[in-house]
Amino acid sequence: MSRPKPALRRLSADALALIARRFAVLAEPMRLRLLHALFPGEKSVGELVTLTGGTQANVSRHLQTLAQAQLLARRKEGLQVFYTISDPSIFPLCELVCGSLEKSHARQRKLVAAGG
Amino acid sequence: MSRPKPALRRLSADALALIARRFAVLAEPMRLRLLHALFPGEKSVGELVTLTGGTQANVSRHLQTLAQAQLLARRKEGLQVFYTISDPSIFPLCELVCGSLEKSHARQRKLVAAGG
DNA sequence: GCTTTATATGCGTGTGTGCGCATATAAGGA
DNA sequence: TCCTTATATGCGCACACACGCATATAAAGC
Repeated sequence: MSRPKPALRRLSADALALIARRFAVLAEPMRLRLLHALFPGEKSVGELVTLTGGTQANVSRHLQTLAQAQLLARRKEGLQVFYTISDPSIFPLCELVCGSLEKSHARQRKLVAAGG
Repeated sequence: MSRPKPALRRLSADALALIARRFAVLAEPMRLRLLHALFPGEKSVGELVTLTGGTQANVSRHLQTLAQAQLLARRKEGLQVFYTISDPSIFPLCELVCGSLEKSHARQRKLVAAGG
């Protein structure tokens, strides 16, 4: 039996500001590309530079931002640093947003197809 | 190359940019306050101004941003405009982020308590 | 028509932040 | 020690955007 009311949290303005900051971390395309590249598993900075096509400096900075937000974990091994997704909530989060966007886009395509 | 985890989406850079934009919409404290105020149900702009304590102009602008992102629906009735959450994925999205943040903060509190 | 009420928008400013460039730090090899 | 490789960081610029203020639009009442 599913819940009749999905237990709405009461959130303070401060809590909402924290949530906003978390969303802001996810609001950059390059950071999402890095997270997406890390979906299959741990990668070094160099690998991520190759996979995303970004500059080394930029990739490094974004990785730091993601790690600071507790989304990534850092592991040093010799000359290389390996990053891995440390917050599994990223996966369902992406699923939710993707599903929602697919619906929105289906609506938009309908309007466009209708000549609106 | 077998894929043991077929649940992961393969996303283009364009798709990731769209997802980033969606997160950016959610990355503003005032917009989250508006969404939170709308959790119980439909409200007019004036009510939202009172509830959030923002200026009328600012609230109106943010509501427009949220509506443009397909997160809110608009209904006009006489002099008033009523907004309501039109994308139910907001609720589990908030749950995920809140849960994740609670874990992060528990970790941080631990470190602080340990004198780190 | 004019006035009042509810909502939306144009403009200017300040701030945050992403990016490129160059350079710094760290680790390993000769 | 010096050099190479892998990663991180300081600096400067440019762009996006949130906010406040004033004003514009829209609807209802007189």
